[in-house]
Amino acid sequence: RTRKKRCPYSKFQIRELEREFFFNVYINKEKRLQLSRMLNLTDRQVKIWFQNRRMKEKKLSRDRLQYFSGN
Amino acid sequence: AVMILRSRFLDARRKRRNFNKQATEILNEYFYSHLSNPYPSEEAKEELAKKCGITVSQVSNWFGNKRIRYKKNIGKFQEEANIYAAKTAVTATN
DNA sequence: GTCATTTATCATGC
DNA sequence: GCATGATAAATGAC
Repeated sequence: RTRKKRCPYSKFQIRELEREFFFNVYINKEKRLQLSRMLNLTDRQVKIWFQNRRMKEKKLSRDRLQYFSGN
Repeated sequence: AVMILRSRFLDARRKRRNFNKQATEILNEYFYSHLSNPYPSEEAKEELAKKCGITVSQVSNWFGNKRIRYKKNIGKFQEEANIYAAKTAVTATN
């Protein structure tokens, strides 16, 4: 299969995704479908976004730890 | 207020600073001496990070960028590849 | 699900 | 003006 071209999400899409991420890091199926329709994204894209967002949060935690303690 | 500080912290990480010449030298040496499989293990990344004075994430970023940009335009890196190939050849004979 | 990647894009250095 | 490092979508291994 051909790889889908990466398309950056809009500010509005990011805001709504971040808002939901704040309430629950793991989104359930119902909210995912609802959110994907509202943002004009596929449910797969929303699922992937939450996965990447969790990885980002983990990396931020590592960076903060390193920043304040120094490895 | 907290969010503003948080966002500033996030943006600060994106402010780019070039690595020093010595670090780039070490990274390129490893890359061109493992050109058939330029994927350092986690242990190798930690060792490179320590030698270069950077984080393992930065090592991963460097190899990620290097692999794709080398693949996209091998010709542009040919001269650089020859330099490090000769360098590793010398160290191998010594 | 995590996580190391690929790839395009972003932001900066010079 | 591109080179370079970091981040954001997207894939695949496990």
